[in-house]
Amino acid sequence: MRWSQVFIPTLREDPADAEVASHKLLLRAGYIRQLSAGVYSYLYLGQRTALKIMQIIREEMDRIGGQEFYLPALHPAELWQETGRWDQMAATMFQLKDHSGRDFCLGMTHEEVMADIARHELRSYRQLPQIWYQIQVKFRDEARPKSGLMRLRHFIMKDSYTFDLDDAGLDASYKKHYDAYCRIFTRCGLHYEIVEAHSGAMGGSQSHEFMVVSPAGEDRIAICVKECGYAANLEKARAGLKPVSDPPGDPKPEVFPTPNVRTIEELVGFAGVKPEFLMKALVYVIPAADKGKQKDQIVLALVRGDHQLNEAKLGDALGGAPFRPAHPDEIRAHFGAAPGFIGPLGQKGVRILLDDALRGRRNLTTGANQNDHHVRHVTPERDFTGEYHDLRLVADSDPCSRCARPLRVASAIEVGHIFKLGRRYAESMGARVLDRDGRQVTLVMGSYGIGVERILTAAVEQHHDPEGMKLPRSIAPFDVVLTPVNLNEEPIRQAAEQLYAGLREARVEVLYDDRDERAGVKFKDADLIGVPVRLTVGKKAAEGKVEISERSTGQRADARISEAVGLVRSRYCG
RNA sequence: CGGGGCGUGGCGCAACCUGGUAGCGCGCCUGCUUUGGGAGCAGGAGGCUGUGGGUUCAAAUCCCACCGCCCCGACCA
Repeated sequence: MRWSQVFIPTLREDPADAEVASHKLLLRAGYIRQLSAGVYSYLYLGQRTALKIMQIIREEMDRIGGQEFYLPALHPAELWQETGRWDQMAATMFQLKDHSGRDFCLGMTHEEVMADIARHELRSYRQLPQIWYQIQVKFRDEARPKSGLMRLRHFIMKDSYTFDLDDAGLDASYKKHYDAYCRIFTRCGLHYEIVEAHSGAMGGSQSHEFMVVSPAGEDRIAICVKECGYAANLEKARAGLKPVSDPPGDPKPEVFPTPNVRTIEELVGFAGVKPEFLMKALVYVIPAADKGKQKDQIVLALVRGDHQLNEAKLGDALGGAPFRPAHPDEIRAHFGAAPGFIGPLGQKGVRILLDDALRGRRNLTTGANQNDHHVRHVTPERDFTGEYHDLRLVADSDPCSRCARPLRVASAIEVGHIFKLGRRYAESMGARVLDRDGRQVTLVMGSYGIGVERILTAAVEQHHDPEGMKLPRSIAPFDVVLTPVNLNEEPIRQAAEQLYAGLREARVEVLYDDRDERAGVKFKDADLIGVPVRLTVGKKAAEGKVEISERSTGQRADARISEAVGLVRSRYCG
């Protein structure tokens, strides 16, 4: 393409609304423009890279036997009501009515639609397994869209769904996706981590996320520095413990005054006790399902003073029941003391959960359920009882639960997520086939997502410098930018035109900067949009030479014009 | 949804506190010069100051309401 004829609206300055590097650069380089919060238009360059990313995904999905569908984005409410997600997802779903008042929504994902096709069409185990996928727009009414293409309300997702006869079949389908995802992200030039993921409200037995470590990411993961292989989403991550030796003896619990000492830090300063000898008490409420008949359930979660509670784990421990932090007045009503002075002693009708790190501990200090007082010499089991669960949020440099080396906690961008769904959707929607013995068997499903914009965002975050993007060739909008330094000089113009024709002939995707601009402007723009290779045609054109430079490394070398096309092809477009 | 910030030519900003009818840089258009890292000179186009209401002789500026965007938090298969 000739630059003078395509629309690449580059910006000299950072847009005021952009904070993270990828957002600034994608705007400045003319890839995208914002239409509304979390809604972006993809201009020429943005669409070119999006198409390349989608093509890589498509090739790898096809390679594992995936079949591409195109499904509606507009769904009738009944479909989502069948699985209960119409109400469950209402907060983040775009719901609307048609002219006659019938309810519809814009699809956030396509389990229901795919399962609907499956239940109508799949009859026999002989038709299994199936891998169906689509690459399509999804809608989520995110409470807070952010960071450019990081969290969108309107985004492109590759989502695939597998249908198998049994768990072994699901395992195989899952493995295929796992491997395909590795190939996809590698081909997109990403350095990524695969982490164990929390299944969350979706249920399901196993789940992995593909994460690109970046300070701009909004997820947090724990990775073992020793590469013993352990890596997990922080919601799910477990860690070992460094041993703590408690004071010996069996003194009785003793209440002592702690005026205005509410936080762990204050208590450490006031009582001179290290935080690992403290027990932090957090109060949660499980609201009663039937307000008239039942009372809200009060839950007391106890963790070590220097630990933090992981609410995802708490949710698991509570069996998936909805819960929320208690309000201060609820705490006062149930415990007779203000937040900051709460503890487990003498509580009735309160469900007590202890973090595993408190197992076998003794002589701990905690709240006395009396304002301005704490109590010391508290020993679990002897003084109170509760259920033990893993409730702790892993912190940076905690020992790896597998190899005891330190764990690193890092921010990351979730680019892919694979999920063993099991039978939930198939069951609620009645998707069954006949097995070998002629019996009705519920299908076993998996679901697997990739965020197309997230790949682009992550790639820019991972590959950029102050001058602009440095996209890997596989997803860059062009292979080569051809930059004549001054088109008014006839040898330069001739050489450039000759090279442009030669590159096109050789099927190299070339952007020919034929604009009537000064060299500096062209260089700046080329660096900004991140084309991996630049062919600069300057004064040496008269001697039959051009310069080849690499955006990612900055390396430059001269080449003979006659050989330049072949060189570029063999070295960069293989 | 809670907290904070911001809405002024295409972009980045100033003028607002202390009301008097809008300015700077970049970009854009024309011409001349220049030509390997965002050129110089000259001339020019472009803004009912987010919307609605109020106060005032007079509102970008003060007051009220609304809308939008960004950031932090909550939320997030």
